[in-house]
Parts: sequence; C-alpha cells; structure tokens
Amino acid sequence: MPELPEVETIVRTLRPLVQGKTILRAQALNPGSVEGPHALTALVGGRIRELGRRGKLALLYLDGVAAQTEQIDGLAVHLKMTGRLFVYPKDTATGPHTRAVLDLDDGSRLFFDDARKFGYLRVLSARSLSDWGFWQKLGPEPLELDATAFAALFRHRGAGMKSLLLNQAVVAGIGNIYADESLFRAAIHPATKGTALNETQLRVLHGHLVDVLTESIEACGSSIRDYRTARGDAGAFQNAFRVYGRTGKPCVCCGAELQGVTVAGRTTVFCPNCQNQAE
DNA sequence: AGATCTACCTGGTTGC
DNA sequence: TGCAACCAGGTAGATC
Repeated sequence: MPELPEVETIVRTLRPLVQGKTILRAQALNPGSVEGPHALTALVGGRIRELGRRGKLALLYLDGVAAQTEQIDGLAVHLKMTGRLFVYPKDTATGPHTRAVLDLDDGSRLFFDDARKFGYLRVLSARSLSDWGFWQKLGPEPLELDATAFAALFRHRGAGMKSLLLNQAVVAGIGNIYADESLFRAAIHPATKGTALNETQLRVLHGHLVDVLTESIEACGSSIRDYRTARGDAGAFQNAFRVYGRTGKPCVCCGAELQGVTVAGRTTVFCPNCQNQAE
C-alpha cells in the first residue's frame, strides 16, 4: 500500500530508468484505469523531462507534447492499494494485471500493473488540473512543513487525529501505516481531537512524523504485500513497525497488549497504555 | 463540521 | 480439496 515513502522510493528508482526518454506509444489496456479529460495517447511524442511526487501521486513531467491545441504537461499516477510501476526490456509481454503500457524510444516498456484496479493514471494539462478536485484540495507536503506550520493545521480541527492525518486535504501523503506509527511515537491516542492537543504536543507529533517518513524512505519503504520499488525490490521498513499490523502483540515500550479498533473507517492499532485518550 | 456508511475491486487468507 | 466468507485500503459521495 504505497504511501508517501513508497511513492518517493518508486520515483527515485524509476527516474534513472526513464528520464530523458520519449514516449512512442501509450496504451490503456484497461480503460477504467485512466481518469480525466485526456486519453493516454495524448502522451505520445512527449519526452520525460523529470519525475516528481505530490502526496501519494507519482508525477512524470513531459516536454514537447501538444494534443490538438492543448499543451500536455505530464502524467500523474495514483497506485492506491496494489498499483506498481515497472520498466521492462523491449518486447516484454504484458501480464494479467497490466492496465497500461508506455513504450519508450530505447525499446523499454513502462508498465502500470494493478491487480485491484483501484489505481489510476491521469494525463496532466491546465484543464486536467483545474477539473481535478483531489489535486486542487491536496494539503501541504509533511516533509516541507516546519513544526509551527504543521501544528497550525490541527489546532482548530475538531476531528480525531487519525482521521485528520488520513485526510489528504489536511496534509498530503499519509496513509494508515504512517498515521498509526507517528501517533504511537508521539503517545497520542488516535481519537484525540486536534483541538485537544496543545502546541507542544503537535510539535512533538510533527517531529515523529518526519522521523517515521524519513526512516522509511531510507529503508526504501514498507512492503506488506504488493509494493515493490521500480526495480522490483521490497522495502525494509515493515520490520520497523511498532504498532501497524501488531494487534494483540505486546507494546514495544510498556508490554501492554496492543489494541485494534476501527477509527475513521480504518483498522487502527494503538497502545491503550502509552497513547492516552485526551478530551 | 465531523462521523459513519457504502461503493469501488480482487488476490490472499481463513474457516468449514 | 473446494468453496464461501471475509479482509485490506484511498477516495468519492451520500446521509445523519
């Protein structure tokens, strides 16, 4: 389940494989995997200038493409649960879960594989972005915020912290894993309202969130099931989880049994002893 | 405003 | 062995 560190790792491993190459052919094997006003074929002729990331979106920026009268700026990819981006050698056959293929001018093939079809590709243009509510509402990048700016996002929010961290309009790129891990490290109960936390507690949370994201990026992300880097390697950060996926196991700090509950519609794991419920 | 529920989708796991 | 039930989870949209 790619969140910010996994998408960042994919972008970093993909960059040397595709940067500078030109897209000769673009096919959507599953039409439902392409969103927005443009067909995937609008990318043909574009040269991949740079790769980037925004929240959980991987971004390919293109030079030199215009579809009809519109300038095409690039491609956004949301991997959701099971999406993967892989570069294969010339003539590699598509697999049962390949949803889209970009053929590059050196013969290599960039596959978008997605078993569950939750993920999508979206061709970017001025029109495509202005139509895209999710993009327009995306909150700031957590690794680009200082503690003061981070705290300001939550201070006046009445919703629970877990729900706020998962809300991409509040802060971008956090999913279930890093929400649980950062709340545990900060000793904050997932249901604590933003308004119930003081400036110091929010600053502490910011520090732990930055740590957890940075450590995970250094470990090339967390591989639970499907996630792989663009080179096909598994990440290693799953070995550093303190709460995620550890329901019923002892807390690494106090030994209490970790509790699994549903918060904000998600499986949530926390330590009932270390993470006190604030009012 | 916030919480909760449902839909989307299907491979993997669990239970009988 | 076979198969049904259930789970994982990000986002959109509806409802309370």
